[in-house]
Amino acid sequence: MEDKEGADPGTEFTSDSSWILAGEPDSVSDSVNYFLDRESNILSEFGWNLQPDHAEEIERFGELDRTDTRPDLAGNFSVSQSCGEVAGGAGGSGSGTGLNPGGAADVSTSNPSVSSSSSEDPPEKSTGSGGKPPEIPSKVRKKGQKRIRQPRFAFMTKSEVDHLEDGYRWRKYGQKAVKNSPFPRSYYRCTNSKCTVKKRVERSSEDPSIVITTYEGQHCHHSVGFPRGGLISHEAAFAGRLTPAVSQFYYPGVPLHSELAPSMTQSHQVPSDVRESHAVPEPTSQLPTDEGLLGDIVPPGMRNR
DNA sequence: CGTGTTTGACCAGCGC
DNA sequence: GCGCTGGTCAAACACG
Repeated sequence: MEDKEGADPGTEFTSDSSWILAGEPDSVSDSVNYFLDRESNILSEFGWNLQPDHAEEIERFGELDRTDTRPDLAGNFSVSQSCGEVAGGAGGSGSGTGLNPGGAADVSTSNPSVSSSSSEDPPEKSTGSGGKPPEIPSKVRKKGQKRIRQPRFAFMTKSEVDHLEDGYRWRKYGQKAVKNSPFPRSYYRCTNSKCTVKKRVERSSEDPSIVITTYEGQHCHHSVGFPRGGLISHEAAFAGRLTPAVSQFYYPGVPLHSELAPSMTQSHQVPSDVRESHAVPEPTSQLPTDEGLLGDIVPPGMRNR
């Protein structure tokens, strides 16, 4: 990992990843268009039904990856599985209403074999932590089986708030210190028992005001609204909050302004083994200053405690 | 009491 | 093979 310095080791995308950038490195605008275009597809794939407008508003999301080492998944990380048919159906068509937007949250899919880390596979782990005799150590992945990555994407948000509300309820299940970063990374999981969507939240070490949120998996249910707030329309939630907040595509694991940026402008290919595509127009330089936006947007009651 | 957070430990993957 | 790091679990705890 040493070699991955600038990049966050944790995020696997880093090291060798290359970003699929839209057009030329120089022409950001092209890239943007490309993204918008591509985004729709991407988002669609993730089950998001973004309206064009929204798509534009949202400056960009990066499709992180579709990694998975499993052949079956590889070609199609379709949406689905985790929540079963639900997602599947939804995925394609968008879940009907609009589940998608709901959140930015929803993203992707879950892996067929995984229904949350827990159901991923039967366990074999001797015992999870601590030696408890778990009957089903969910954390265990079959040996020999690589960790399956679900499609995911991340976006950067300039905000004081780490955990952005997106219409879904999340439960934090872990936090880890990030190498080369003074800020810890938090791991969240959708509270819906059938939903395997996870999300990672961390702050850019270079610019603390920027929050990097990575979604993994796809919701198979509608947004539930906020914990103590009422329901929020998906669009509202999405457009209202995320829009302003979301500013850039981001390459997971890569410090926003890091040295990697340049490279991304150069490589637009994705190594065959790297199934992640990161769209990144440019690092944070153009982030709208929406600091405080979230604060205004997110009603107190809706925030995480 | 239910729900969510904190935190230490464990495991897998990956690079050297 | 070893060591490092990310990712996850789950008990304990906190809060409404």
